[in-house]
Amino acid sequence: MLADLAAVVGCCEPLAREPLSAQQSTELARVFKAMGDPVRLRLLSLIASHAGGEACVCDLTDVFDLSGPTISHHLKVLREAGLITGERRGTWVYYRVRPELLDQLSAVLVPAAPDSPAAMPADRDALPVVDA
Amino acid sequence: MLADLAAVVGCCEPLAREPLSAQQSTELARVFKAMGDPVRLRLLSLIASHAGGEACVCDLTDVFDLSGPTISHHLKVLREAGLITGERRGTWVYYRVRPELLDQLSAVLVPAAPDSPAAMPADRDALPVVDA
DNA sequence: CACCTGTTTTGACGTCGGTCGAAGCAGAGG
DNA sequence: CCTCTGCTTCGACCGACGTCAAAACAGGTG
Repeated sequence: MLADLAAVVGCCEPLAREPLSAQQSTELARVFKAMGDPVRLRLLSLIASHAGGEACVCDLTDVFDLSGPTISHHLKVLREAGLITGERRGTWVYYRVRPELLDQLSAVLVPAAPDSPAAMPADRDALPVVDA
Repeated sequence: MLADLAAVVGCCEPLAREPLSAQQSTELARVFKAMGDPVRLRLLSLIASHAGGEACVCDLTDVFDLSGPTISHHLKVLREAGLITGERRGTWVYYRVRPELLDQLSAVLVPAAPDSPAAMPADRDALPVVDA
């Protein structure tokens, strides 16, 4: 699931460029929620920064004071969010990040482009704009 | 709280560059968790992309089929995560994003730098590296 | 096959979090 | 001062989530 974030989010339209649709925000929030846990975020960075671009579960478990099943659970959440992929080779399972997804997320978060509405000077003297 | 993410995270060290410390991941996860909800993510983009760079709560409430208190709650979460700031002017409260924070988050997510450990070619023939 | 290690799944438990209605607070305007 | 509107806080409800122990599964090795 969430194999291609770009297909849903429309690839790389910055948050500050135009409002996200309900569906876009739902898909994006799923990914951010996966990163919204200290353990998972650290797992992600451990995997991403590990030599060779991949890390064995056995390497990851020792870093935390958590049970094996708990680590496995967090890895599953990251996997289902599309942030990492796991591959079994013999006895061990190796995880690696999906750089495209990180790249897309990074692009979405980039602040207002020069010609975005938010970059226009606010008309402080005018009454607040209300659509109704 | 979380007035300056850079002070805690060390500013802009990409996730894939080196592993996050427990404290860094805790602080970062707090921000990502705030973005890990569809409503909040949409609120954030509504505010960020709104003309003048700010939006009144009254503008935001109408977009969702949610009660006022619920919207207010989500805005509070975003505010306490340091993602937005609120200012009362007369009857209305205006929110605007903190672009620095978005910028820092975007920088943290940028994938592996060319000379990061993860970018080194994996030695597929070698036995898995285990610290112990 | 039996057994051992590494990893995932299952089931349960306690806490956290999104939601609402009701009540409270802040300004504007009679 | 009273009241009306915009927004926030409070209290409660219920589903979602992080955690663990136990059990199941996968591969290697005798």
